[in-house]
Parts: sequence; structure tokens; C-alpha cells
Amino acid sequence: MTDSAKPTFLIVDGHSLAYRAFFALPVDNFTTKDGQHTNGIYGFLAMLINLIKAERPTHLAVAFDTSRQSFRSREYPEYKANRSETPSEFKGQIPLLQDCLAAMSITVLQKEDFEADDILATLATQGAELGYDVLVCSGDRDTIQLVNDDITLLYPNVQGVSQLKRYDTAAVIERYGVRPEQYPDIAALVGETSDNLPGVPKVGEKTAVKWIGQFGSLDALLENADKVTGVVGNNLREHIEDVRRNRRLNRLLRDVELPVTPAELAARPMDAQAVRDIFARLEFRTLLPRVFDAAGIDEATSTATAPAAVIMPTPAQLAAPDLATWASDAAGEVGVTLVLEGGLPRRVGLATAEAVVEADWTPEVAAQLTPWLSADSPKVFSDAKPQVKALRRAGIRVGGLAFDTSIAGWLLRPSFPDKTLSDLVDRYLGEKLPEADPTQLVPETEGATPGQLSWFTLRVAAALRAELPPSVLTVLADIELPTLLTLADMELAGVAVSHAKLSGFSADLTRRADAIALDAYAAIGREVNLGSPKQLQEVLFEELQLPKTRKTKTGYSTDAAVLADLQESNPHPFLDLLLQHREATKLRQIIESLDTAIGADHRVRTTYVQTGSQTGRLSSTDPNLQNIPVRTEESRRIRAAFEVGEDYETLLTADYSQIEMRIMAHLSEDPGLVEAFNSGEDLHRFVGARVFGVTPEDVTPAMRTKVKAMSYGLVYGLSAFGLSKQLRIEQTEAKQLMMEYFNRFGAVRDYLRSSVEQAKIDGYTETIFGRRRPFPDLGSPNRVLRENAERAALNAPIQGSAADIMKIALFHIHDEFAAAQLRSRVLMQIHDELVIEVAPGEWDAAERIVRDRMGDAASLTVPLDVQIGRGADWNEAGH
DNA sequence: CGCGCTACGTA
DNA sequence: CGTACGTAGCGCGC
Repeated sequence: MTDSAKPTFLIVDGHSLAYRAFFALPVDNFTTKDGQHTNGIYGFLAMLINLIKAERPTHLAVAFDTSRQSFRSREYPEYKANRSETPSEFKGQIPLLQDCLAAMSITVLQKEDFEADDILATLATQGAELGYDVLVCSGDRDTIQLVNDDITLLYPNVQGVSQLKRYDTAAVIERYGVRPEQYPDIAALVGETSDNLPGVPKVGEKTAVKWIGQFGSLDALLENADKVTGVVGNNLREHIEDVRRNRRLNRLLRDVELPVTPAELAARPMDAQAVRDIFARLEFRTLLPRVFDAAGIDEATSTATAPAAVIMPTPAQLAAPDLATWASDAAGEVGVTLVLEGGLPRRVGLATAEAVVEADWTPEVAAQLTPWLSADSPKVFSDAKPQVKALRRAGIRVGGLAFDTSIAGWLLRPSFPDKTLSDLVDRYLGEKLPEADPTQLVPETEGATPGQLSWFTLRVAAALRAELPPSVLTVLADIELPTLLTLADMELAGVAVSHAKLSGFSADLTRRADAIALDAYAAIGREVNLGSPKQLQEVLFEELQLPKTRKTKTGYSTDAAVLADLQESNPHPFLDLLLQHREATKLRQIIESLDTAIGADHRVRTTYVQTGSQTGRLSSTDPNLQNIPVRTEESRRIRAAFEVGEDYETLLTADYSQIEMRIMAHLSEDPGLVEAFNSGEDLHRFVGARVFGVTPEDVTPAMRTKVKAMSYGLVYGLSAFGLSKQLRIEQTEAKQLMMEYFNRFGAVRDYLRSSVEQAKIDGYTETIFGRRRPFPDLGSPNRVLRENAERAALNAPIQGSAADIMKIALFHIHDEFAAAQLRSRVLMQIHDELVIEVAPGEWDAAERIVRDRMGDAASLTVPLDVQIGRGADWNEAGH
């Protein structure tokens, strides 16, 4: 508790916090249209605004480092020398951040030769002497030493800068086991890798705390170093000078000469117009009302366009008939929220701009509300799929799905990881969604009620609509929302999986893996954990002295490609046994995870994550049914366990053949490639004939393999280097192959080049149907970042268009099955393949619908070819 | 117990 | 130095 009579003095380390924000926030979402990155600025300001609002400081300053050089690096040149170069994307943000602070009338302090922490220490000491309550906010652990009865540290936690932990003396003792002023003693012993200050080997926090406790102080410990026993004692004696140096360097200066005194840092009114100007330049929309709010400026009086303050309404609790009447009388869109429990509705809340209502979900409410829920009257949800599923379980089919904020948020910024209503309220309304603290038994803050959630949903939807380009709104309405309803049905249906087929196989594999492991141990003369890359490195590169392979972050790679290379150059029985062991255990893992996912009705239900990719694809989790093995004969036994369900006749699989190359042909309009697809000839044979200048009949399997790898590589932005590695050929040969390929299919290269160029200009790529993906890194000065972005940008329209086409085909099939009153149903989607369960007597009708709707999902300059298979299980049907 | 890393399954 | 995903086990540090 702060004494309200005392001034509160907030001192912030601008550099360390902005730097943390820089890494915490995805740069994709924080780039202006002229390419200026703003994630560090945004994150820092958002944190500062929250801090000002929460702490109401009367005095305020932000300190920055001036450069990497300081008196510390002069004393010890290695100081912080291990740090990688500060990214230029970050450096450029600091002056802009300082401009923002200037507009907000917040004093910025920096001083040549000193670090921001020294300024913090000096001001904190002066402030405490003046009797202020001092709050120091820094991400540097050295500032812990400043904490005392008058000075509190606010330290960001690992998640980023949004959560600050308060360290007063008691909190420091609890966390570190020593008093704040002793913390530098601990740090000196342990060392600080981020500052390149090595400590005593084998000494961690625990040992250091124990020693300080034993000897009373660091000085006493160092004087009595000979009394410390064991290896650590030796280490201490050997590194005693390091410890002394660390302690000298981690002491913060409290007497830096500064141009201002704490009293002169009293908070001043900000320049509202200057703030508006700089925020407009940085394209901070939601931050503006927040900063005005924190500063106590009534935005309505300062700008003509500011919205009036919105107060969260209190929902009316309605009885079932009134709720139904209210809903059917509502004009325009209604926000809908169903609170679920055990997959079924528990409460319902509805909202319009004018009113908010809610009720417990009772049989009566269900009955009364069903006509409206199924009708076309427009409804807006946040994350509709689970709610749609719950209603389906209750026998209700949702009609009029008009908007889903989660999907809209994803379409606008596919890279942004969180799409919860809370995130969206924060980002698009600049408000906080009230949330109950789940860690508290009796929460201090009440969570929003279902009606209030609907109210927020509706407002977020309006904000998102205003930002979504028309083409993306079309993707939402015409592709994503119908797909959502289809996915809900697919997830509910699940797929029948035979426990009997799996369990026998799993036992086989366990026995086999165990036997292989024994052979492998025999081959090297000892036991080793074959699942541990670390232990394998010891075996391969130290004991067996095999040549070092590709480097990884933690050592040398032991992946399958590397092991195959090693086997060729330095054959050893262990290598092959290891590969076999990996194969057997991997298969077993997949089988077991699948087996445990089988429900009481013998079916497995996945969850399709509609917002799970950056390109527009679906992803599948829990379990992932989109990576069931297929390549080896063995692994197909797993697919054979996916069976047609009871009361159904057969499985139907349908897949698009070479859909990505067809899209490439369409987008590039390459005459050769278009002809290839219209000729009916095998694609790779056709391309091989052109590239190698032979007739299609004379294309050898080796030639076909090469052009096939090339064709697919193109879609991913393959280089000559990558192609040579993939095909295990010389780079010169790979280059030659690429040359020949582009000689014959030049328009493909032209298209790929121009599409990346266009993306550089627009800042985003677009699929055939108008789905966008932003690419802020295309203009990055960092070559690795830029080239990664270029390859992803090259791939995105192709992979994304394929995803669009499959989604369209998927819901068309789903809807047409229903319209034709078939019981047959779609069960799975594996990117370019669908698995369908066909009811008795429906094969012909189902097959025709699938073929037609997949074939006409898009009209390209080349036909969409669909392969259909039939069988009692997925393996049979897949052939 | 959570997290980063490596490895590997799919399209 | 080929795109897009999810999962598992290991080993480390909390």
C-alpha cells in the first residue's frame, strides 16, 4: 500500500523494456504501411500506460542507454561483448519511442558512458531521500540491489512486458533467499551470462545463498575462501578475481550527475495534438484512447471524432418466452454467446447495440429459442465452432451465422497467435474484457456474463469489419463460415478406428523395437538411450569417431538424412539399427496416441483448428489426423485401422492430383505447363520430356524423379543448393537442371519473381479468392529474414489458393449431401484429400457429388483432376 | 511442471 | 540454403 500523501516516483529503464517488447510482440502485426517496425514502441507504451494508470505516479522519468560503451566496458572490455548485434529493426525504434515520450511530456534521460541502470539508481536514491515512494521498472536483474523500504522494483516476467512482478524487500528475500543489497553478491558468484560475466563454475543460486548465509557477506566469504571444501571450494579460489570483478561491475552508481532533480520530474500535462500526430504516423489506433485515458484527458473534448465513453451494460435476466420474443424482435445482428459445460450449453447471452439479455439454458429456453437460432436472422459469434457443436448435440442447427470474430481476427492478421475475445477486445477496442482470476477462490474481479460477452463480440465485430478489406470479408462470408459449419459436423461425426487392428500391431512394434535396441547396444558395446540425441552424439561422434555432421543449436545432428549419409561414408551396423529403432518407435507412438483417442463408440474425434495456419490451411489436433503415416507398407497398416463405421457401407477417398502445380499453371499462364495439364499426359513425364528434350516414352525414372523434385521445389522457393541436396547431385548439375527447366517453362519463373515483387510493394500476398497474408520482412535489411519471407511469400498464394479450393469443395459436398438427403458424410480433410463415409445404396450419388463439387470448386485455366478410391478401410480406399 | 530442442509424421 | 502444420521424448531449469 502506498501512502497517498507521499509522491510516487516512477523511473523506467526504456531500453531494456522496449527490447523485451520487441521480442515479445510479433513484428507482423506492428509494421506501418511504409515499413517502419513499431512492435518495441507499441509494447513499451502499452506497458507504460498500464503502469501509469495503475500507479498514478506524481513524478516520472524514462532512462536509456546511449550505446554499448560505458565505464564498465572500459574497465572490462568483454563486458556484454557476447551480446549479438542489436537488430537494426530495434535500433530504429528508439528515437521514435523517445519522440512519443516527448509528446507525452515524459522526461527522457541518458548519459554518455553510463548505463540506464545507473541513472535509475541515482534517481531512485535521490527520490527515496526526498521521501518519495519510488517505483523502479527495469528488466535488468542488477536493479534488485536498489530495493528497500522506499524503493520497489517492477520486473517483467518471462511472458513479456505486460505482466510486471513487484519486488519489495520481502519479495526479494522470498524469491532469492537474500536481502536486496546482498543480491549483487549472489550475482557476482553465479555470474551473469547475458553480461558476459562468468562466475564460479558449478555455483548456482543455491550454493551462493548458502555461502552468504554462512559467512555473512561476500567479503567475509572471499577472505575465508580456504575454508570452503570440495570442488566448488577449489573453483571459488581459482575464480576469486572473477568474483571481485563481477561485484565491481554489477554495483550500480548512485551518484551520476544528472541535469534534473526528482522534483523537476513532476508529471506534466501531455501535448494531445503532438501525441495524436506521432501515433498517427506510427499507425497506433487503439493506443490513443488508452493514453488519453491514462493521462486523464477527456478525448471527446480534445477531438471531434472521439467516440463517447462506452459503459458495459448490465444484462437483463429474461424468462424463456421473453428471451425468444426479444430475439425475434431484434433488428439487425445479434451477438450470441453460449457458455458451455461438458460440451453442452449451460447459459446463453444475446446482445444488440441497444440491449443485452441472458438466461440459463433450460429445456424451455432451448425450445423457445430454437426457431430463432435456426432461422436466417444474422448472428455474430466469437469462436463459433464449439458453440455450434454444442447446439448440434442439443439437436439445434444454427442458421444465419454472419460473423465470427476469431476467424475475422485471424484473416486480418494470420500470424497473430491469440484470437480469443479478450485479445480482440484489447486490440480492437482498446479495452479490457473483465475476466475472473481463476487462481482466486473468490475472485476480486467478476468475469463478464454471457450477455456482456455477446455485447463485446458485437462491438469487436464492428471494429474488425471496418478494418477487413472487401476481398477478405468475402473470404470470411463465402468460404470460412460455411466451412466452419461443415467442420463442426465432421468433428461430431468422428471416424471409426479399430482398436483390435491397432493393439496387435503396437505390441509387435514394441517387441521389435526392444530387439533392435539390444542389437544396437551390442554393436557399440554399451547401453544408450536411443531416444536421446545428446547421448547419441556421444556415441557417434566421440566413441565411434564418425565425422561431424550438420550443426544444430545444441551440437551435431543425428537426423535420418544425416545418418543415411554417414552410413554411406562410414558404414557401421549401429547406424542402420538406430534408424530402424526410430521407425518402429515412431510408428508405435502414433498408434498408441490414436488408440487412446478411440471413444466409447469406437470413433476418434479430432479438432480442426480453422485459424491454425498462416496460409489458410486447416490444422488438426488432439489427435492430429492430418499426419497419419502413408509412405511405407508398414505404416499403411495404421491407415487400415480407419474403417467404415457401423450402418455405413464403405469409405470413399477423394484427392486432388497435383493441385499446387495446377494453381501454378493457372497463375503463371505458362503455355507449356497449361498444355501439360490439358494433354492428359502424366505431368512429370511431360515436363521431363520437355526439359531433357526426349519423347515422353523415353523419360527414364531418374529423369522423372528429377523434374518432379524440381516442380515441387518451385512451389517452396527451392534453391540450386537445396535441389542438389534433395537429389544428391552436384550443385552444378542442379543449376543446369533449373536452367533447362526455366528455358522450357519461363513463364513460371516470371510469375514467381513478379509475385514476390508485388508482395514487396503491397506488403502482403493474395490468393485467387482474395485471402491475404502480410509479409513485413520482405523489406528487411537482414538477409536471412528477408529471404525466408521471400520463400514464404512465394508459397503463400499457391498453398493458400489450394486451401481455398479445398474448403469450397468441402462445404459444397457437405451441403449437397444434406440437400440430397443423403446420410453419407465427410469425415476427414487432409489438405488435398477428403475421406467420406458412404451410407448403403448411396455410392453413386455420393461419388457424383464429390467428383462434381471438387471439380468445379474453382474455374482455372487447367482442369482440377480428382482421384476417387473406395474401400472398407482408409488403406483400401486410398488406392 | 513448463519449455526449448530435436526429430519426424503429413500435405 | 524448401512451404505449411502437430506431437513425442529428452534434458534443462523452475
